Amino acid sequence: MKKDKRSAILKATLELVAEHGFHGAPAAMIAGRAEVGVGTIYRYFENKDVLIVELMHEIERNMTEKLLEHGYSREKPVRERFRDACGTILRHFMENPMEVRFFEQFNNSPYGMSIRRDAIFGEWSTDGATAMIKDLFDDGVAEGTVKDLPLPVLHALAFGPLMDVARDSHLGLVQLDTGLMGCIIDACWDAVKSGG
Amino acid sequence: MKKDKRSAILKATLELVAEHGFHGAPAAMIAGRAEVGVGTIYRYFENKDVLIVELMHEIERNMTEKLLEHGYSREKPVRERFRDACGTILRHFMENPMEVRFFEQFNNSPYGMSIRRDAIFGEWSTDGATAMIKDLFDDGVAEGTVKDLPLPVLHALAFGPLMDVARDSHLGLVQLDTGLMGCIIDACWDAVKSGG
Amino acid sequence: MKKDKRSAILKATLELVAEHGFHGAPAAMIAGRAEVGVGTIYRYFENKDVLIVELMHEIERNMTEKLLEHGYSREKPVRERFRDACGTILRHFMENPMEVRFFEQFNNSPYGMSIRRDAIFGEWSTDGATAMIKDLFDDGVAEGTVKDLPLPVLHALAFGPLMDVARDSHLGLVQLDTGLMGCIIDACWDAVKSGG
Amino acid sequence: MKKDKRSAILKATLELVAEHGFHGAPAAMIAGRAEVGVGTIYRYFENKDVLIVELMHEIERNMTEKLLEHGYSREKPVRERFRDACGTILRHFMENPMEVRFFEQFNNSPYGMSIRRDAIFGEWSTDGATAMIKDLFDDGVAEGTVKDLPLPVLHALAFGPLMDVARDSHLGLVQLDTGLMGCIIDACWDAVKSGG
DNA sequence: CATGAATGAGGCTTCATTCAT
DNA sequence: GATGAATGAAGCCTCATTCAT
Repeated sequence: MKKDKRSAILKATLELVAEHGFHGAPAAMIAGRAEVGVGTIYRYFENKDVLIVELMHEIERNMTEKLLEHGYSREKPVRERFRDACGTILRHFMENPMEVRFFEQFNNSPYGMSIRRDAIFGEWSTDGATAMIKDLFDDGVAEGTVKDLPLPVLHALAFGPLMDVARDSHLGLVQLDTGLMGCIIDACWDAVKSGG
Repeated sequence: MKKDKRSAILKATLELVAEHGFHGAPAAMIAGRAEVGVGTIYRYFENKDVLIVELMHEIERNMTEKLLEHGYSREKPVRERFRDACGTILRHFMENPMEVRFFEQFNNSPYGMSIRRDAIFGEWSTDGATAMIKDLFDDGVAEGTVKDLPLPVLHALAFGPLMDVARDSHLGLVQLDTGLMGCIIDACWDAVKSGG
Repeated sequence: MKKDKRSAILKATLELVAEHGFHGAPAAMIAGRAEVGVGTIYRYFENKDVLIVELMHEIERNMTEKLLEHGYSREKPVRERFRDACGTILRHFMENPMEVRFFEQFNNSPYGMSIRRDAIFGEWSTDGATAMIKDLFDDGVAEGTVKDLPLPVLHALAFGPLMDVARDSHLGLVQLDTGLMGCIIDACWDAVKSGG
Repeated sequence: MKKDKRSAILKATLELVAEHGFHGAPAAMIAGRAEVGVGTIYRYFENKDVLIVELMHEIERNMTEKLLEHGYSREKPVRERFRDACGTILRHFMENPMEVRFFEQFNNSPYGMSIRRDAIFGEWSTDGATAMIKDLFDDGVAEGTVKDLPLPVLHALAFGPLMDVARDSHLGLVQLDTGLMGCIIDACWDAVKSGG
């Protein structure tokens, strides 16, 4: 009961921001779509900024869970772990168009900039998924299968294209089937894998 | 004189949007920074949306010019053309932090979405740089050196990481020197190059 | 038990209004400080206006009681009665800073204005203290010791300064000791006393 | 032309606050009565609080001017200076009912409290009228004609009743003619004058 | 041409009050 | 009785845009 309205608000916000951008998601409209009084928003979120940031965290939590629930053990070979992770991420993006839209809008707004900046100081490293990714690349670099590049660079090479591709897919610019998804993931691996 | 104010306005807009996001760039502030009357903005641009879109075009034109001024002939080998193009793009992004910021904000806003959607119908293909890129990949695929993937996918694999990396660099997350930039471009080539 | 919550609410309201003004005393905050549910306020008071007015009456009742409990008989000389009354009033204001604050805020708000207007029609004359004061001045005028001025004027001359002085004292503008308080009361008597 | 709207806004604010209290003067209503757009208010005043405080200053300036324009020289006897000052003040209050209403509301609100507190540190003493009053009492105390009491106390005794009486007059509780006004001023003098 | 004062629609937020538990 | 989650009217303020100078 209690969680009900809160998540209705989050859902409405996700939808509206995804569809119309931050400009197109005024509090009144969010309330309307969530079938909730305007004031109710402010019972659950201190203000609109907090609502947006919370939503972002929620989305990240979803992804993190998915990434972790497969129980990637550090025993498995790096390449397999990489493929699994990419697959999970790409599939998640494909299944959740609105999260992609929101994610990108958020990351490239003043909201996201400051959060990304925090990452420098490692404040996010407690996040299980981040740690997992870091381990993955560390192991790969250690065993010589992954290029010895800074983590943010590896990150950009491996995961940046996944999001772009998912976005293009949602816009109808490409049709992604399982085969193509596999090829893309292989290409990402090619980008980070060591040797030639 | 005439061009003067127009570009002062564009410059002010770029700076403000880059620094504070779309929310942080009201017309009055743009006018203030451009040292121009508020009304003047509306002599040069029909409305604020038009101003934003024009600015985007300006930025793209800059990049396009840089890409083309090297006179990439279709005679040169694909790999070299790729490397040159990536180098130009990455260097441009490194030298113009504000354009990166603006670019990303724009792309992930309702403005950008519709424009990207237009690309489906090929309305942008008149743009020289786009054509050049297309040719590059077409030639690569034809000669078997580039993976046979849809153009948007190749685009994402090749250029997506460049922008991410430039952004991270501006945020101080990585230090990019010439060597590292070379490695990154090589990695992007690995992603799109055929074989393995 | 029943009276308990009611007076907790009144006390909380007094404190908050005294400290932060009417603006700074929303129902939720009153409930919070009174350690009571918000809804509970509406069990004891029809609405917030009623709460405020009731509080005012409560405060007046306190003062009235203090004024009357000394049992000023009409036999005592006017001057003595005046001094006793002023002393009681001034001491009460000194001991109850918050009541002073509330009193003044109330008197100079639409709440207070209408009530003050009602006084014209004598609706307050049933109030023992008002009657006592009226008697005091009537007797003084009759015996020629008090200036023959309209009651509201005598009231303003005699009691107005007391409140002002108490307020200034609470603000730290003056230090009031027993001696100074005596002087002030004497000065008030000088203002209303006849001859001179 | 420029001053026009600004003073229309101030006038409207004065009227509405005087008539309905601070609660009864929302920005939209002020704009309406001033025959001005809502946004215009914010061209002239940073926010509503600033508007209120500016209005207070304006009112004080008016009074100060009136007090000073009679050119009270320190040569004249203290009693005459006192009577002139009180006369000016009382007449001003009688002629400007709304200013009285506003004045009192302001003084007993969080706005006024902080300003009054500032007075401790003498920040207002540059104000000509305040200085004049201070001189008046200082001279009176020095020559022994005025009671040796702290300035705020003398202030309360002398001027407090004037305002109360003016307010009661506007409420219809007393009819003040020239004769009665003279008596009141005499009574105020009796309150502060030494000996007796 | 250039200007910037004026405007008001629309956004965010607060808070008195209700009502189901 | 007591509670506090829910509500939406209403307040403050911003800002894109216009228009008289």
